Amino acid sequence: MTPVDNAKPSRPFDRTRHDHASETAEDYVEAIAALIAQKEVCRGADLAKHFGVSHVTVTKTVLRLKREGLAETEPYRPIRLTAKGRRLAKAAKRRHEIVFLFLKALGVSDAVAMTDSEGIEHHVSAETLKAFQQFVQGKEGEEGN
Amino acid sequence: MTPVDNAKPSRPFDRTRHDHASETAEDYVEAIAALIAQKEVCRGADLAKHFGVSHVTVTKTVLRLKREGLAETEPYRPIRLTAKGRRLAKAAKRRHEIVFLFLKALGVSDAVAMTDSEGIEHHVSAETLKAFQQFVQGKEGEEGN
DNA sequence: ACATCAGTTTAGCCTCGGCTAAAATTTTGT
DNA sequence: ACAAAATTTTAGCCGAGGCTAAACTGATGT
Repeated sequence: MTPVDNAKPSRPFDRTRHDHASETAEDYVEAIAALIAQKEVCRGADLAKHFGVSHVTVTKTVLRLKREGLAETEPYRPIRLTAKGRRLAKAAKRRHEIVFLFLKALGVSDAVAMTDSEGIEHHVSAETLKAFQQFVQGKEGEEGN
Repeated sequence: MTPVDNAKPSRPFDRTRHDHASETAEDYVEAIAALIAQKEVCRGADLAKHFGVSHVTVTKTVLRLKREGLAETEPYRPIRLTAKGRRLAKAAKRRHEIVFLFLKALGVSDAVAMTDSEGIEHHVSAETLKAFQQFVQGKEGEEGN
């Protein structure tokens, strides 16, 4: 059975396509949480630098996060996360880390593991994540790590 | 070193974000090639069914493929791929299959491997792909497969 | 205190991927 | 041959994520 073969409705794609919006949301809350953890406050400009994107784009995206109940902002004030946002950030960070460590355990270089885990994390189901995690733990036991 | 920590320009994101457009292109040429392989011709309606999307969306996307020199179409005729499109389709299929087999080798179920490989394939660098491939080949040797 | 500068928001534009409704073209059936 | 059915295209809409330019607010320096 090869992965591409059937011309039926093909459920997988619904997910792949639509979830784009939430991927960005996850990236943002994850980055916001990281910035708050490291510099107390998170400003739009920090996010712009972090994502390599204009501050304007950041403003718009953060507005969306706000609409979705993930972030709180008042004009010209730093960006904060709601409880919901913090929860999502924590989950995203965990997932991200597992994927990163998994790639490292597979023998992928640090830089590439960093890049690829960023892209991959959003497409990993619970089942696959568990498999990644088990693999990492297995590796830990072997070779005097 | 955790994956999210630096607030520097952070190159990874350039890729993650921008490449969206080409992900769709790859999915399309891959699907078009698969459909041609299996039913001689590929019609817009087939793609619509395959991606679970309206035929109109397909038309627009195929137009973009055409602009990018990946597909050829004349009005009311089946969709074909250019040499460039076929090359891309072949590469995408290969990558997709490696990711799929890799997930299977890791112990992920068939259905989930199918879904996740679809999402993951676009975010796997050459280095990671090679690591996946080696892992699959390693597994092949073990346990009487 | 006030001008300057850094940071933010607003306005307005773009592309991509998605949609529905309506028009056009093939294909098909009798 | 021609009406009906299937397919494809056109028109026009939306949201997400991207941009630049211009206006606004807040913090700084002297």
